Amino acid sequence: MKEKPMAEDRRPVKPITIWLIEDNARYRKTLSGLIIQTPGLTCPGSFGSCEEAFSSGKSLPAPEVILLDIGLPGINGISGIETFKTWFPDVNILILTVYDDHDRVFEALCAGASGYLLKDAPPEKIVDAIHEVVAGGAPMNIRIAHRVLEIFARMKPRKTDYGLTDREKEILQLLVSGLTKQEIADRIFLSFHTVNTHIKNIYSKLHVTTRSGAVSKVYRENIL
Amino acid sequence: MKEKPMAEDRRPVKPITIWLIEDNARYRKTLSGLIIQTPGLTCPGSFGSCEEAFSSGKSLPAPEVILLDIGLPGINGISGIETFKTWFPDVNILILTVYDDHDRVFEALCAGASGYLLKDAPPEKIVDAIHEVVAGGAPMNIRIAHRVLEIFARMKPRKTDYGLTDREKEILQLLVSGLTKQEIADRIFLSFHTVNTHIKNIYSKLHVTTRSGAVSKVYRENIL
DNA sequence: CTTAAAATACCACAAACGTGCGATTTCTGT
DNA sequence: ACAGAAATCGCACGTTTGTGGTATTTTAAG
Repeated sequence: MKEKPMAEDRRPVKPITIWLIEDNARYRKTLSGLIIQTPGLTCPGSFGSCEEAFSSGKSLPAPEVILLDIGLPGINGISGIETFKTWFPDVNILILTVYDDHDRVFEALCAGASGYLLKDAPPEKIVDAIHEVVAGGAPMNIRIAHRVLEIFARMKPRKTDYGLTDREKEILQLLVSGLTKQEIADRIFLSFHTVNTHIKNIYSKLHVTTRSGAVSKVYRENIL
Repeated sequence: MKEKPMAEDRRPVKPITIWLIEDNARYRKTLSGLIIQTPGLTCPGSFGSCEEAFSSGKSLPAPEVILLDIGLPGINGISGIETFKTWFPDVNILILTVYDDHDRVFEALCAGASGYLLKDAPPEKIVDAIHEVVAGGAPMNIRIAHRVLEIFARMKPRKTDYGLTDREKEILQLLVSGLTKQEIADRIFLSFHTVNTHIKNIYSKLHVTTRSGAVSKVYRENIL
Protein backbone atom coordinates (compact mmCIF):
# COMPACT_ATOMS: atom_id res chain seq x y z
CA MET A 1 0.00 0.00 0.00
CA LYS A 2 1.29 3.43 -0.95
CA GLU A 3 0.96 6.47 1.25
CA LYS A 4 -1.30 9.06 -0.24
CA PRO A 5 -0.90 12.80 0.30
CA MET A 6 -3.16 14.15 3.00
CA ALA A 7 -6.43 15.79 2.13
CA GLU A 8 -5.00 19.16 3.07
CA ASP A 9 -2.59 18.91 0.16
CA ARG A 10 -4.71 20.57 -2.52
CA ARG A 11 -2.25 21.29 -5.27
CA PRO A 12 -3.71 21.84 -8.76
CA VAL A 13 -3.15 18.26 -9.95
CA LYS A 14 -5.50 16.85 -12.53
CA PRO A 15 -8.98 16.98 -11.03
CA ILE A 16 -11.25 14.01 -10.39
CA THR A 17 -13.75 13.55 -13.20
CA ILE A 18 -17.24 12.96 -11.91
CA TRP A 19 -20.49 12.07 -13.57
CA LEU A 20 -23.73 12.84 -11.89
CA ILE A 21 -26.92 10.93 -12.54
CA GLU A 22 -29.91 12.15 -10.59
CA ASP A 23 -33.49 12.57 -11.75
CA ASN A 24 -34.31 15.45 -9.45
CA ALA A 25 -33.11 18.48 -11.42
CA ARG A 26 -33.03 20.66 -8.34
CA TYR A 27 -30.79 18.39 -6.33
CA ARG A 28 -28.70 17.65 -9.40
CA LYS A 29 -27.96 21.37 -9.78
CA THR A 30 -27.06 21.63 -6.14
CA LEU A 31 -24.68 18.73 -6.35
CA SER A 32 -23.00 19.71 -9.59
CA GLY A 33 -22.63 23.20 -8.16
CA LEU A 34 -20.93 21.76 -5.13
CA ILE A 35 -18.61 19.67 -7.25
CA ILE A 36 -17.46 22.34 -9.67
CA GLN A 37 -16.93 24.77 -6.84
CA THR A 38 -14.66 22.28 -5.12
CA PRO A 39 -11.03 22.46 -6.23
CA GLY A 40 -9.82 19.14 -7.58
CA LEU A 41 -13.23 18.00 -8.77
CA THR A 42 -14.89 18.43 -12.15
CA CYS A 43 -18.29 17.42 -13.33
CA PRO A 44 -18.40 17.29 -17.15
CA GLY A 45 -21.45 15.02 -17.15
CA SER A 46 -24.73 15.67 -15.41
CA PHE A 47 -27.70 13.55 -16.43
CA GLY A 48 -31.27 12.93 -15.42
CA SER A 49 -31.19 9.21 -16.11
CA CYS A 50 -28.91 6.36 -16.99
CA GLU A 51 -30.19 6.27 -20.57
CA GLU A 52 -29.30 9.91 -20.95
CA ALA A 53 -25.83 9.19 -19.69
CA PHE A 54 -25.48 6.23 -22.04
CA SER A 55 -26.34 8.30 -25.10
CA SER A 56 -24.74 11.61 -24.20
CA GLY A 57 -21.76 10.20 -22.38
CA LYS A 58 -20.17 8.53 -25.39
CA SER A 59 -18.39 11.71 -26.38
CA LEU A 60 -17.24 12.56 -22.87
CA PRO A 61 -13.99 11.46 -21.26
CA ALA A 62 -14.22 8.45 -18.94
CA PRO A 63 -15.30 9.38 -15.43
CA GLU A 64 -13.44 8.30 -12.35
CA VAL A 65 -16.47 8.55 -10.13
CA ILE A 66 -20.17 8.29 -10.88
CA LEU A 67 -22.69 9.58 -8.40
CA LEU A 68 -25.78 7.55 -9.14
CA ASP A 69 -29.27 7.93 -7.79
CA ILE A 70 -31.11 4.68 -7.31
CA GLY A 71 -34.15 6.26 -5.76
CA LEU A 72 -37.08 6.04 -8.13
CA PRO A 73 -36.07 4.70 -11.55
CA GLY A 74 -36.16 1.05 -10.57
CA ILE A 75 -34.67 -0.70 -13.55
CA ASN A 76 -32.29 2.10 -14.32
CA GLY A 77 -30.52 2.26 -11.02
CA ILE A 78 -29.15 -1.18 -10.28
CA SER A 79 -28.80 -2.44 -13.82
CA GLY A 80 -27.21 0.84 -14.78
CA ILE A 81 -24.34 0.04 -12.46
CA GLU A 82 -23.47 -3.07 -14.41
CA THR A 83 -23.56 -1.21 -17.69
CA PHE A 84 -21.31 1.54 -16.39
CA LYS A 85 -18.95 -1.06 -15.01
CA THR A 86 -18.76 -2.63 -18.45
CA TRP A 87 -18.02 0.68 -20.08
CA PHE A 88 -15.59 1.89 -17.48
CA PRO A 89 -14.26 -1.09 -15.55
CA ASP A 90 -12.30 1.07 -13.13
CA VAL A 91 -14.99 3.61 -12.39
CA ASN A 92 -16.04 4.09 -8.80
CA ILE A 93 -19.78 4.24 -8.43
CA LEU A 94 -21.24 5.98 -5.42
CA ILE A 95 -24.91 5.42 -4.76
CA LEU A 96 -27.10 8.35 -3.85
CA THR A 97 -30.03 7.47 -1.68
CA VAL A 98 -32.47 9.56 0.27
CA TYR A 99 -33.32 7.27 3.11
CA ASP A 100 -31.58 4.24 4.48
CA ASP A 101 -32.78 1.88 1.79
CA HIS A 102 -30.89 -1.18 2.95
CA ASP A 103 -32.10 -3.65 0.37
CA ARG A 104 -31.57 -1.38 -2.58
CA VAL A 105 -28.16 -0.27 -1.45
CA PHE A 106 -27.26 -3.86 -0.82
CA GLU A 107 -28.24 -4.84 -4.33
CA ALA A 108 -26.28 -1.92 -5.64
CA LEU A 109 -23.18 -3.02 -3.79
CA CYS A 110 -23.59 -6.52 -5.19
CA ALA A 111 -23.88 -5.05 -8.66
CA GLY A 112 -20.53 -3.36 -8.25
CA ALA A 113 -21.07 -0.05 -6.49
CA SER A 114 -18.17 1.03 -4.32
CA GLY A 115 -20.13 2.71 -1.61
CA TYR A 116 -22.98 5.06 -1.03
CA LEU A 117 -23.94 8.31 0.57
CA LEU A 118 -27.14 9.79 1.86
CA LYS A 119 -28.51 12.72 -0.07
CA ASP A 120 -28.96 14.82 3.01
CA ALA A 121 -25.31 14.44 3.90
CA PRO A 122 -23.49 17.74 4.41
CA PRO A 123 -21.40 18.95 1.44
CA GLU A 124 -18.09 18.17 3.04
CA LYS A 125 -19.20 14.58 3.66
CA ILE A 126 -19.97 14.20 0.00
CA VAL A 127 -16.63 15.60 -1.07
CA ASP A 128 -14.92 13.39 1.49
CA ALA A 129 -16.69 10.31 0.17
CA ILE A 130 -15.56 11.11 -3.36
CA HIS A 131 -11.97 11.43 -2.29
CA GLU A 132 -12.29 8.33 -0.19
CA VAL A 133 -13.57 6.17 -2.98
CA VAL A 134 -10.92 7.40 -5.37
CA ALA A 135 -8.31 6.52 -2.77
CA GLY A 136 -9.62 2.97 -2.77
CA GLY A 137 -12.04 3.20 0.10
CA ALA A 138 -15.65 2.19 0.40
CA PRO A 139 -17.79 4.74 2.15
CA MET A 140 -20.81 3.00 3.55
CA ASN A 141 -23.04 2.55 6.48
CA ILE A 142 -21.80 0.26 9.19
CA ARG A 143 -24.95 -1.79 9.21
CA ILE A 144 -24.74 -2.48 5.51
CA ALA A 145 -21.11 -3.34 5.91
CA HIS A 146 -22.13 -5.83 8.51
CA ARG A 147 -24.73 -7.40 6.28
CA VAL A 148 -22.25 -7.69 3.47
CA LEU A 149 -19.82 -9.35 5.81
CA GLU A 150 -22.42 -11.81 7.01
CA ILE A 151 -23.26 -13.00 3.56
CA PHE A 152 -19.62 -12.92 2.74
CA ALA A 153 -18.75 -15.19 5.61
CA ARG A 154 -21.65 -17.47 4.86
CA MET A 155 -20.21 -18.09 1.44
CA LYS A 156 -17.14 -19.67 2.95
CA PRO A 157 -18.82 -22.81 4.21
CA ARG A 158 -17.11 -25.22 6.50
CA LYS A 159 -14.28 -26.77 4.57
CA THR A 160 -14.81 -30.35 5.62
CA ASP A 161 -11.74 -32.46 5.18
CA TYR A 162 -12.58 -35.61 3.34
CA GLY A 163 -9.01 -36.79 3.49
CA LEU A 164 -8.46 -36.57 -0.23
CA THR A 165 -4.87 -37.06 -1.30
CA ASP A 166 -3.18 -34.63 -3.64
CA ARG A 167 -3.54 -36.96 -6.56
CA GLU A 168 -7.20 -37.44 -5.80
CA LYS A 169 -7.73 -33.71 -5.59
CA GLU A 170 -6.02 -33.28 -8.92
CA ILE A 171 -8.20 -35.87 -10.55
CA LEU A 172 -11.32 -34.53 -8.88
CA GLN A 173 -10.47 -31.16 -10.34
CA LEU A 174 -10.41 -32.60 -13.83
CA LEU A 175 -13.54 -34.58 -13.14
CA VAL A 176 -15.30 -31.39 -12.12
CA SER A 177 -14.23 -29.66 -15.27
CA GLY A 178 -16.19 -32.22 -17.23
CA LEU A 179 -13.58 -34.62 -18.54
CA THR A 180 -14.19 -38.34 -18.98
CA LYS A 181 -12.03 -40.92 -17.28
CA GLN A 182 -10.10 -41.53 -20.49
CA GLU A 183 -9.54 -37.83 -21.04
CA ILE A 184 -8.27 -37.44 -17.51
CA ALA A 185 -5.94 -40.38 -17.99
CA ASP A 186 -4.54 -38.85 -21.17
CA ARG A 187 -4.18 -35.44 -19.55
CA ILE A 188 -2.02 -36.58 -16.68
CA PHE A 189 -0.41 -39.54 -18.42
CA LEU A 190 -1.99 -42.31 -16.43
CA SER A 191 -3.67 -45.54 -17.30
CA PHE A 192 -7.42 -45.50 -17.62
CA HIS A 193 -7.51 -48.07 -14.86
CA THR A 194 -5.56 -45.92 -12.45
CA VAL A 195 -7.89 -43.02 -12.97
CA ASN A 196 -10.75 -45.40 -12.51
CA THR A 197 -9.37 -46.52 -9.18
CA HIS A 198 -8.76 -42.98 -8.00
CA ILE A 199 -12.25 -41.90 -8.86
CA LYS A 200 -13.56 -44.96 -7.09
CA ASN A 201 -11.71 -43.88 -3.95
CA ILE A 202 -12.79 -40.29 -4.32
CA TYR A 203 -16.42 -41.34 -4.47
CA SER A 204 -16.10 -43.40 -1.35
CA LYS A 205 -14.37 -40.61 0.53
CA LEU A 206 -16.95 -38.09 -0.60
CA HIS A 207 -19.84 -40.46 0.02
CA VAL A 208 -21.24 -40.09 -3.46
CA THR A 209 -21.98 -42.57 -6.19
CA THR A 210 -22.18 -40.39 -9.26
CA ARG A 211 -20.18 -37.75 -11.06
CA SER A 212 -22.85 -35.15 -10.56
CA GLY A 213 -22.92 -35.84 -6.87
CA ALA A 214 -19.19 -35.38 -6.64
CA VAL A 215 -19.19 -32.18 -8.68
CA SER A 216 -22.04 -30.74 -6.66
CA LYS A 217 -20.27 -31.51 -3.43
CA VAL A 218 -17.12 -29.83 -4.65
CA TYR A 219 -18.93 -26.61 -5.41
CA ARG A 220 -21.31 -26.61 -2.50
CA GLU A 221 -18.67 -27.31 0.10
CA ASN A 222 -15.78 -25.48 -1.48
CA ILE A 223 -13.62 -28.55 -1.71
CA LEU A 224 -10.35 -28.13 -3.65
CA MET B 1 -34.25 -4.17 12.72
CA LYS B 2 -35.09 -3.04 16.20
CA GLU B 3 -34.27 0.44 17.42
CA LYS B 4 -31.63 0.43 20.09
CA PRO B 5 -31.29 3.06 22.79
CA MET B 6 -28.78 5.72 22.01
CA ALA B 7 -25.28 5.48 23.35
CA GLU B 8 -25.92 8.40 25.65
CA ASP B 9 -28.59 6.39 27.41
CA ARG B 10 -26.44 4.72 30.04
CA ARG B 11 -28.96 3.25 32.44
CA PRO B 12 -27.76 0.32 34.48
CA VAL B 13 -29.18 -2.29 32.11
CA LYS B 14 -27.44 -5.61 31.86
CA PRO B 15 -23.89 -4.89 30.71
CA ILE B 16 -22.25 -6.21 27.58
CA THR B 17 -20.26 -9.33 28.31
CA ILE B 18 -16.85 -9.25 26.72
CA TRP B 19 -14.07 -11.78 26.41
CA LEU B 20 -10.57 -10.66 25.78
CA ILE B 21 -7.96 -12.81 24.09
CA GLU B 22 -4.58 -11.20 23.76
CA ASP B 23 -1.16 -12.75 24.24
CA ASN B 24 0.52 -9.57 25.44
CA ALA B 25 -0.23 -9.54 29.18
CA ARG B 26 0.55 -5.86 29.45
CA TYR B 27 -1.88 -4.75 26.78
CA ARG B 28 -4.42 -7.29 28.00
CA LYS B 29 -4.40 -5.66 31.44
CA THR B 30 -4.77 -2.24 29.89
CA LEU B 31 -7.73 -3.33 27.82
CA SER B 32 -9.53 -5.25 30.53
CA GLY B 33 -8.97 -2.29 32.83
CA LEU B 34 -10.56 -0.03 30.26
CA ILE B 35 -13.50 -2.35 29.86
CA ILE B 36 -14.35 -2.89 33.51
CA GLN B 37 -14.00 0.82 34.17
CA THR B 38 -16.53 1.54 31.48
CA PRO B 39 -20.13 1.44 32.66
CA GLY B 40 -22.17 -1.04 30.68
CA LEU B 41 -19.27 -3.32 29.88
CA THR B 42 -17.98 -6.33 31.78
CA CYS B 43 -15.02 -8.54 31.10
CA PRO B 44 -15.41 -11.87 32.92
CA GLY B 45 -12.94 -13.60 30.64
CA SER B 46 -9.42 -12.49 29.87
CA PHE B 47 -7.12 -15.02 28.21
CA GLY B 48 -3.68 -15.20 26.74
CA SER B 49 -4.61 -17.57 23.94
CA CYS B 50 -7.54 -19.23 22.26
CA GLU B 51 -6.74 -22.57 23.85
CA GLU B 52 -6.88 -20.97 27.26
CA ALA B 53 -10.25 -19.51 26.44
CA PHE B 54 -11.49 -22.85 25.17
CA SER B 55 -10.60 -24.65 28.38
CA SER B 56 -11.33 -21.94 30.94
CA GLY B 57 -14.29 -20.45 29.16
CA LYS B 58 -16.56 -23.48 29.51
CA SER B 59 -17.73 -22.41 32.95
CA LEU B 60 -18.23 -18.77 31.99
CA PRO B 61 -21.43 -17.24 30.63
CA ALA B 62 -21.55 -16.79 26.86
CA PRO B 63 -19.91 -13.57 25.71
CA GLU B 64 -21.59 -11.07 23.44
CA VAL B 65 -18.34 -9.70 22.14
CA ILE B 66 -14.90 -11.23 21.84
CA LEU B 67 -11.87 -9.03 21.35
CA LEU B 68 -9.41 -11.30 19.63
CA ASP B 69 -5.79 -10.69 18.81
CA ILE B 70 -4.63 -12.24 15.57
CA GLY B 71 -1.19 -10.79 15.72
CA LEU B 72 1.34 -13.51 16.40
CA PRO B 73 -0.30 -16.86 17.12
CA GLY B 74 -0.87 -17.83 13.52
CA ILE B 75 -3.06 -20.87 13.78
CA ASN B 76 -4.86 -19.68 16.85
CA GLY B 77 -6.15 -16.43 15.49
CA ILE B 78 -8.14 -17.17 12.40
CA SER B 79 -9.17 -20.70 13.18
CA GLY B 80 -10.13 -19.61 16.66
CA ILE B 81 -12.82 -17.42 15.14
CA GLU B 82 -14.53 -20.39 13.62
CA THR B 83 -14.44 -22.32 16.86
CA PHE B 84 -15.89 -19.42 18.80
CA LYS B 85 -18.57 -19.00 16.18
CA THR B 86 -19.49 -22.63 16.63
CA TRP B 87 -19.68 -22.28 20.38
CA PHE B 88 -21.50 -18.96 20.38
CA PRO B 89 -23.17 -18.49 17.01
CA ASP B 90 -24.33 -14.98 17.84
CA VAL B 91 -21.10 -13.69 19.29
CA ASN B 92 -19.55 -10.61 17.73
CA ILE B 93 -15.86 -11.01 17.20
CA LEU B 94 -13.70 -7.92 16.95
CA ILE B 95 -10.20 -8.42 15.69
CA LEU B 96 -7.33 -6.70 17.43
CA THR B 97 -4.40 -5.89 15.21
CA VAL B 98 -1.34 -3.75 15.67
CA TYR B 99 -0.67 -2.59 12.17
CA ASP B 100 -2.82 -2.54 9.11
CA ASP B 101 -2.51 -6.22 8.35
CA HIS B 102 -4.87 -6.30 5.40
CA ASP B 103 -4.54 -9.93 4.48
CA ARG B 104 -4.94 -11.25 7.97
CA VAL B 105 -7.87 -9.03 8.75
CA PHE B 106 -9.44 -10.01 5.49
CA GLU B 107 -9.12 -13.68 6.33
CA ALA B 108 -10.55 -12.99 9.74
CA LEU B 109 -13.57 -11.28 8.23
CA CYS B 110 -14.08 -14.25 5.92
CA ALA B 111 -13.92 -16.55 8.92
CA GLY B 112 -16.74 -14.69 10.56
CA ALA B 113 -15.30 -11.71 12.39
CA SER B 114 -17.60 -8.73 12.56
CA GLY B 115 -15.02 -6.02 12.37
CA TYR B 116 -11.67 -5.01 13.69
CA LEU B 117 -9.88 -2.29 15.52
CA LEU B 118 -6.30 -1.16 15.72
CA LYS B 119 -4.58 -1.68 19.04
CA ASP B 120 -3.31 1.85 19.17
CA ALA B 121 -6.81 3.21 18.87
CA PRO B 122 -7.81 5.60 21.65
CA PRO B 123 -9.93 4.09 24.44
CA GLU B 124 -13.12 5.79 23.37
CA LYS B 125 -12.73 4.35 19.88
CA ILE B 126 -12.52 0.88 21.33
CA VAL B 127 -15.58 1.35 23.47
CA ASP B 128 -17.40 2.83 20.50
CA ALA B 129 -16.50 -0.14 18.34
CA ILE B 130 -17.85 -2.53 20.95
CA HIS B 131 -21.15 -0.71 21.12
CA GLU B 132 -21.24 -0.46 17.38
CA VAL B 133 -20.79 -4.16 16.80
CA VAL B 134 -23.39 -5.05 19.40
CA ALA B 135 -25.79 -2.70 17.65
CA GLY B 136 -25.30 -4.68 14.45
CA GLY B 137 -22.56 -2.64 12.90
CA ALA B 138 -19.24 -3.63 11.44
CA PRO B 139 -16.42 -1.35 12.43
CA MET B 140 -13.70 -1.65 9.86
CA ASN B 141 -11.26 0.16 7.71
CA ILE B 142 -12.64 1.62 4.53
CA ARG B 143 -10.03 -0.04 2.40
CA ILE B 144 -10.84 -3.46 3.72
CA ALA B 145 -14.49 -2.77 3.23
CA HIS B 146 -13.71 -1.99 -0.35
CA ARG B 147 -11.82 -5.19 -0.84
CA VAL B 148 -14.62 -7.19 0.65
CA LEU B 149 -17.04 -5.48 -1.68
CA GLU B 150 -14.91 -6.21 -4.70
CA ILE B 151 -14.78 -9.89 -4.04
CA PHE B 152 -18.39 -9.76 -3.13
CA ALA B 153 -19.34 -8.24 -6.45
CA ARG B 154 -17.13 -10.65 -8.33
CA MET B 155 -19.10 -13.53 -6.95
CA LYS B 156 -22.21 -12.42 -8.78
CA PRO B 157 -21.14 -13.37 -12.27
CA ARG B 158 -23.13 -12.43 -15.30
CA LYS B 159 -26.21 -14.61 -15.43
CA THR B 160 -26.13 -15.73 -19.04
CA ASP B 161 -29.49 -16.81 -20.35
CA TYR B 162 -29.26 -20.13 -22.07
CA GLY B 163 -32.95 -20.13 -22.87
CA LEU B 164 -33.79 -23.06 -20.67
CA THR B 165 -37.48 -23.73 -20.25
CA ASP B 166 -39.00 -24.15 -16.81
CA ARG B 167 -39.20 -27.89 -17.20
CA GLU B 168 -35.60 -28.02 -18.28
CA LYS B 169 -34.52 -25.94 -15.31
CA GLU B 170 -36.42 -28.26 -13.03
CA ILE B 171 -34.76 -31.31 -14.48
CA LEU B 172 -31.36 -29.64 -14.48
CA GLN B 173 -31.85 -28.94 -10.81
CA LEU B 174 -32.38 -32.63 -10.10
CA LEU B 175 -29.51 -33.53 -12.37
CA VAL B 176 -27.27 -31.24 -10.38
CA SER B 177 -28.34 -32.82 -7.14
CA GLY B 178 -26.91 -36.07 -8.37
CA LEU B 179 -29.91 -38.11 -9.48
CA THR B 180 -29.85 -40.49 -12.40
CA LYS B 181 -32.22 -40.15 -15.30
CA GLN B 182 -34.42 -42.89 -13.93
CA GLU B 183 -34.53 -41.30 -10.51
CA ILE B 184 -35.46 -37.97 -12.01
CA ALA B 185 -38.20 -39.61 -14.02
CA ASP B 186 -39.61 -41.23 -10.91
CA ARG B 187 -39.37 -38.04 -8.93
CA ILE B 188 -41.45 -35.94 -11.28
CA PHE B 189 -43.57 -38.73 -12.69
CA LEU B 190 -42.24 -38.75 -16.19
CA SER B 191 -41.09 -41.45 -18.54
CA PHE B 192 -37.40 -42.20 -18.60
CA HIS B 193 -37.46 -41.31 -22.26
CA THR B 194 -38.90 -37.88 -21.64
CA VAL B 195 -36.25 -37.09 -19.11
CA ASN B 196 -33.69 -38.36 -21.58
CA THR B 197 -34.99 -35.98 -24.20
CA HIS B 198 -35.02 -33.02 -21.84
CA ILE B 199 -31.46 -33.65 -20.74
CA LYS B 200 -30.46 -33.96 -24.36
CA ASN B 201 -31.90 -30.51 -25.00
CA ILE B 202 -30.35 -29.06 -21.87
CA TYR B 203 -26.93 -30.25 -22.95
CA SER B 204 -27.28 -28.71 -26.34
CA LYS B 205 -28.44 -25.40 -24.88
CA LEU B 206 -25.62 -25.37 -22.36
CA HIS B 207 -23.06 -26.51 -24.91
CA VAL B 208 -21.91 -29.43 -22.81
CA THR B 209 -21.74 -33.13 -23.47
CA THR B 210 -21.49 -34.57 -19.98
CA ARG B 211 -23.25 -34.38 -16.65
CA SER B 212 -20.21 -32.99 -14.92
CA GLY B 213 -19.93 -30.27 -17.52
CA ALA B 214 -23.54 -29.31 -16.98
CA VAL B 215 -23.26 -29.32 -13.20
CA SER B 216 -20.07 -27.28 -13.31
CA LYS B 217 -21.68 -24.73 -15.57
CA VAL B 218 -24.64 -24.42 -13.26
CA TYR B 219 -22.45 -23.60 -10.27
CA ARG B 220 -19.89 -21.50 -12.06
CA GLU B 221 -22.38 -19.31 -13.83
CA ASN B 222 -25.10 -19.26 -11.24
CA ILE B 223 -27.68 -20.79 -13.51
CA LEU B 224 -31.00 -21.72 -11.87
C1' DC C 1 -57.33 -20.75 -36.67
C1' DT C 2 -52.86 -21.65 -37.46
C1' DT C 3 -48.22 -22.09 -36.24
C1' DA C 4 -44.38 -22.47 -33.39
C1' DA C 5 -42.58 -23.80 -29.11
C1' DA C 6 -42.70 -26.89 -25.36
C1' DA C 7 -43.56 -31.17 -23.29
C1' DT C 8 -44.34 -35.75 -23.75
C1' DA C 9 -42.87 -40.49 -25.32
C1' DC C 10 -40.35 -44.26 -27.71
C1' DC C 11 -36.22 -47.01 -29.76
C1' DA C 12 -31.50 -48.55 -30.50
C1' DC C 13 -26.65 -48.61 -29.80
C1' DA C 14 -22.03 -47.31 -28.81
C1' DA C 15 -19.62 -45.14 -25.22
C1' DA C 16 -18.84 -44.17 -20.63
C1' DC C 17 -19.68 -45.16 -15.96
C1' DG C 18 -19.69 -47.52 -11.20
C1' DT C 19 -18.05 -51.36 -8.67
C1' DG C 20 -16.53 -55.80 -7.37
C1' DC C 21 -12.02 -57.99 -6.93
C1' DG C 22 -6.88 -58.37 -7.00
C1' DA C 23 -2.06 -56.75 -7.67
C1' DT C 24 2.58 -54.26 -7.62
C1' DT C 25 5.27 -50.30 -6.79
C1' DT C 26 6.76 -46.05 -4.70
C1' DC C 27 6.67 -42.96 -0.70
C1' DT C 28 6.92 -41.72 4.08
C1' DG C 29 7.61 -41.92 8.77
C1' DT C 30 9.49 -44.07 13.11
C1' DA D 1 14.22 -51.83 8.30
C1' DC D 2 9.66 -52.18 8.13
C1' DA D 3 4.72 -50.89 8.32
C1' DG D 4 1.26 -48.30 6.29
C1' DA D 5 -0.32 -45.09 3.08
C1' DA D 6 -0.48 -43.64 -1.51
C1' DA D 7 -0.14 -44.43 -6.28
C1' DT D 8 -0.03 -47.30 -9.94
C1' DC D 9 -2.23 -50.95 -13.11
C1' DG D 10 -5.37 -54.65 -14.40
C1' DC D 11 -10.07 -57.09 -15.58
C1' DA D 12 -15.00 -58.23 -15.75
C1' DC D 13 -19.73 -57.06 -15.71
C1' DG D 14 -23.93 -54.86 -15.28
C1' DT D 15 -25.75 -50.06 -15.36
C1' DT D 16 -26.13 -45.59 -16.99
C1' DT D 17 -25.28 -42.22 -20.25
C1' DG D 18 -25.13 -39.61 -24.58
C1' DT D 19 -26.84 -39.32 -29.17
C1' DG D 20 -29.00 -40.36 -33.44
C1' DG D 21 -33.52 -40.69 -34.82
C1' DT D 22 -39.11 -40.19 -34.93
C1' DA D 23 -43.62 -38.85 -33.28
C1' DT D 24 -47.77 -37.19 -30.58
C1' DT D 25 -49.97 -33.91 -27.54
C1' DT D 26 -50.27 -29.33 -25.01
C1' DT D 27 -49.55 -24.70 -24.70
C1' DA D 28 -48.78 -19.93 -26.18
C1' DA D 29 -48.78 -16.48 -29.54
C1' DG D 30 -49.94 -14.43 -33.94
